[in-house]
Amino acid sequence: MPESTATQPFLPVAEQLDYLQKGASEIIRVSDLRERLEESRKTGRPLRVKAGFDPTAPDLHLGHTVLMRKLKHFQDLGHQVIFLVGDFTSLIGDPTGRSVTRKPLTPDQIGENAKTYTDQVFRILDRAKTEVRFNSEWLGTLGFEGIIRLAAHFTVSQMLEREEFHKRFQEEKPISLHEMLYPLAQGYDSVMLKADVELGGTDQRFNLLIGRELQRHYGQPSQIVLMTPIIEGLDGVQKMSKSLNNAIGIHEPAGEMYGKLMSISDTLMWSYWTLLTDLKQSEVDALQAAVQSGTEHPMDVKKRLARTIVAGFHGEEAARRADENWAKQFQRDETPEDLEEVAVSAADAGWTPDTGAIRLDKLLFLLGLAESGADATRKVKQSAVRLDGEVVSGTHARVAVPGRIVVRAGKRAKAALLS
RNA sequence: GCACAGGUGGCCGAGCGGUUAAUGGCAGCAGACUGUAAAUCUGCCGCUCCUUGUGAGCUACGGAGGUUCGAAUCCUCCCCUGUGCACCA
Repeated sequence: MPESTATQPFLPVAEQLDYLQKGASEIIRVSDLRERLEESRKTGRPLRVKAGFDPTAPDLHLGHTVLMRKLKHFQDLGHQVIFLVGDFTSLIGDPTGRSVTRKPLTPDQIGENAKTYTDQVFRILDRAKTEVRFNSEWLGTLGFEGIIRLAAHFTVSQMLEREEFHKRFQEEKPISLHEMLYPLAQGYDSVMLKADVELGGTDQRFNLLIGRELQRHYGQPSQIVLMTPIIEGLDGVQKMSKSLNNAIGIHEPAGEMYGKLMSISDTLMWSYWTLLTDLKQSEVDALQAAVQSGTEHPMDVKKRLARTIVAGFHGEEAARRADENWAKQFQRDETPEDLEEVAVSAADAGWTPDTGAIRLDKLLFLLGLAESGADATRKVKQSAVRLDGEVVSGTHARVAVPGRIVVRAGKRAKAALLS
């Protein structure tokens, strides 16, 4: 990985470009980026590289890290990275990927989310070298007049070019006026930050391009747009998103993260290798070739992937243990060591001294292994529940209280500390 | 404002007075098969209770009332969405 510090000159442009293009799905335009890099190298001025994040959900997942990793690459090369928290724009709600209008968050929720965002993002970026900004800084004081001036730069048909709007318009679904303001706000961010480069997912194309146009209107050179691919979630079909319940959160425990990564399809694993690890593309290609020729087993390669990613967030030791536990639990059907232990009051699970029995539906629910009592009963009936490794058939079970019992429902297991 | 078409479970979408907790599909969960994969097949898929059953109760078809023995289904008012009209009307 190229290293550069403020005191060292920038790397040759060709090298920088090579590094930056890795894993980027599209750059508008590469020639502009080259020029800008050359200029930067000549004058010693680092490029201002911006990426915005909407604090709409409190937790970041691996999908977000694709973009952050690219941001980090710029940082590695000595450029100025700006982590922009879209606290103001969250009030609007980005219509990207939405067929329906997003409901706006309350300022409190946004503040809360923004805080956890900045905490999490520095697992990847270097805190000391990152400029963190909030767009309420300038959008909050823009005023109605400012908004009108901004909006005057664009026409309705330009806005309707955007696929989401176009589609909804065709389908006679509602498009709120304020949603059209979102791209303008994002573009204005670029103006205010004097961004040289803006990063975003490919789904951000429209918004990113609006920034280019707006900067031109304000007499600035248009920013270069670098788009990263959208990573698919665990289902391998839809984009990774918490609301689609197919995401891997970067705060998740090592074991959980490892297990989720192992559950992806073999096909999906290759894009994860490319987008979520620092392996060179050529190395990924070599791995893929090895699997195809039968030299490597896909499961082993996937294990390595899971271990690599988990190590990045939890360290080598945790990754090694996750690997072992996973093999125990799923390959050898044994009880893993690092079970999450949950203290449960036996009385809450219907335990009485005279029966000495607990109610499994209650227990499963209390442990979070079932969504509801009814769901728990279903799982028991389907013989999906085991206590200390023994499949149970009835909804009541005799247990020792106080005591520790390993409860497993389907793939998931937890240890209950009964008292 | 007026007219027309709509608002059904996480999503899409049937039903249009009773046997409807509500057909289908997607998503989800569990089992089989596997490499905990994927694909495929099978079952489940509102909540609570217990005597775990072709069991009981509760909640649900935008909201509030009403008609009826009985309403997602009929009536009234309200809210929301889309379309049309604002020269010809």
